[in-house]
Amino acid sequence: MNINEIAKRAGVSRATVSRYLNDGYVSQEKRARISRVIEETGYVPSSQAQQLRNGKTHLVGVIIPKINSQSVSRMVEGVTSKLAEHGYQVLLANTENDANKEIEYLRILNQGDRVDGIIMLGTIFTDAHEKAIERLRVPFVVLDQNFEGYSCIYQDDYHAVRDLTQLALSTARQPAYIGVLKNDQAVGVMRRQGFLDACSQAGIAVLPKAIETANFNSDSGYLAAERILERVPDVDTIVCATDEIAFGAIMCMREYGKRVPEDVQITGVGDSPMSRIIIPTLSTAHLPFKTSGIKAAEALLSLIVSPKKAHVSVCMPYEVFHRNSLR
Amino acid sequence: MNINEIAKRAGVSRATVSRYLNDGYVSQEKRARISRVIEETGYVPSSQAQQLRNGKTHLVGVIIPKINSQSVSRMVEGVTSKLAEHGYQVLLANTENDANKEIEYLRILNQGDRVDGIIMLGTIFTDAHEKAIERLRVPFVVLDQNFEGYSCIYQDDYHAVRDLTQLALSTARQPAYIGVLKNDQAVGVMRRQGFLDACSQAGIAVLPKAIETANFNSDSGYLAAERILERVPDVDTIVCATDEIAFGAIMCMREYGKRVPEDVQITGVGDSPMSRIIIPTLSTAHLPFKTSGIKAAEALLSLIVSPKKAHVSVCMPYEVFHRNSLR
DNA sequence: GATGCATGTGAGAACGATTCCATAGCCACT
DNA sequence: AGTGGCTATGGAATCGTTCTCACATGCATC
Repeated sequence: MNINEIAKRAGVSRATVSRYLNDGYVSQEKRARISRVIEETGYVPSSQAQQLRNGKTHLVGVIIPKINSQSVSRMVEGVTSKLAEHGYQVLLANTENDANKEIEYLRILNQGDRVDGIIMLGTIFTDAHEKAIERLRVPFVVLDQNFEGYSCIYQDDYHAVRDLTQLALSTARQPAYIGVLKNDQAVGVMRRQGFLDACSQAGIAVLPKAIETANFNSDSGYLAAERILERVPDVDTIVCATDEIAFGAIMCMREYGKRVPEDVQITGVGDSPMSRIIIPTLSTAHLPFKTSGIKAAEALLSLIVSPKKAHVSVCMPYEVFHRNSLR
Repeated sequence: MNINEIAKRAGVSRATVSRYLNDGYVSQEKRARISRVIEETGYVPSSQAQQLRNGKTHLVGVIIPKINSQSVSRMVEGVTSKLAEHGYQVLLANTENDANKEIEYLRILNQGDRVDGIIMLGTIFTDAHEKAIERLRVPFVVLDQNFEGYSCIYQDDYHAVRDLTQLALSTARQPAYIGVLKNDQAVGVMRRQGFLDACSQAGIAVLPKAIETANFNSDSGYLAAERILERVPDVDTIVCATDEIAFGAIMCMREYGKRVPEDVQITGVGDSPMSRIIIPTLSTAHLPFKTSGIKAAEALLSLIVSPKKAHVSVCMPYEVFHRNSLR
């Protein structure tokens, strides 16, 4: 069932049917005839043909490192909700934490105008990334990272961790930090810097052995905390780059008979649902993931409408929650 | 840059370029010429034109109730990974727990051959759903629910909860249950039935007031547990339909000075990461969400290849974990 | 030397829409 | 009467592919 068949059955030309479907002039009489035929046949225009003709897919590619994560899924949620409002849908590209796949997907999505725009929940940013991004023929927005020269919506990782650290240092003198790899600019570099600056402002020299690195899960956080206990036995505060890592650290303290927060204070980042449930409840920073997804979608939509527009760069607000894991 | 331009520059016909790109006969000489021109121009075929011509989008629509959930995101993860292996991508449709949007998206995805197939992570199944599904012109697989008459990959909700309940009842006599609404066949009906059957097998008559209903979150689980404590003060076991609900129940017991598991045993379902971290660690059933996503993708792919194929119906295995919330 | 087969090529017709253009009736001005 | 501006319509071009033909070569076969 195509537009020609509808036109034939309604006794009009294909152009008139198209005008009926879109905007143009169609007399009341033919309007009624066409409407009836479409009703009867259940005809729906082929979006493939429309895409070819109009050069628009109403699809947005979203590249994510992994989907099974509180922060990522909330951001995707925000993106889809805002895009849906404007009749756009999301083409999901899960890289499974593989930076090469990130570049691969940038290429695939760019190929043959599959999508009208791309949102990347980036992690690492290499030269290869830069090249792939430069080649893009569609608007592009980075979410959750601040990459100079591109439209970015990102969290205030630096200040969130700095505030948490300051809070902790008001009652402590021997802080340690569990972060993630530095190739992740937002989580790896900015959060760590927030910790370091808060320490130096408080006149505390941080021992290199008090800085540990973990992956994005609690098991890894547990092991990192264990290493810290070993090397810095009198540690009284462990600032963690994520809630998950902090959960692992709390478990470790429990295991080693350290009371939280009396002996060791612990903080996370992310305000995940579990942070209010675990004992002790976790002091952490709320980052507006869903809202930033919405903002990213808005930024992209505005670029799709007017591609010449200047880049935007938005640092989202945050909120620190002082809960029971801090004295 | 299109195939005509490439053909002109390489001094061959458009058909030859197309053959070069796909399979057919092309002489070594022209092959080299075309290859060089494509290299120079960075030409990539328009997937829109290809889609129109071939009637294939290599896209699969995935309808989900919400993305920000352990189980859903793991299933989506499985789906995307398997589909990616076969060169397919996922078009995400988030219904935000709105059954009308579910039907809406079934229609949208069905319109104009936007996708080659649909996977639905369903919840409710109404007549309107049935009608919308019957109208589908593409292969269709239901994930995480067992809907008679369609290809389904689902969890063994019934036996998982029955086993957990049996385990609990070996040391208890006053069980209660916190479930979810019955319009959700898998989580609402099957899990509840598993609980009830285990009780009746153990010769225990379950009080109606010992059955509560909650939403899919811990706050709601807390409130439901509170209501149970009020109405059944001597309750010694609370079986919960999900881990999240169980977390709320544990918090509630803590608040009311009931020891878990000494005074009240608690079980969940899902084996979420937090179930191993919370105190006490939660007895729960592991359901293979990611694997079932993979299976659903496989089933759909096989239907896409041969649509005449008979429906499949797969009940996934499960594993019960006896942890500290059970005596 | 006619026939068959494998290789190689290009013209042109789809696929199913949108849109430019030409045409034409009708009405209202000057 | 001539001009211009609306409404209304259909023909034909266009988007960028793929694929069916028709046709041409070279070589082996009967």
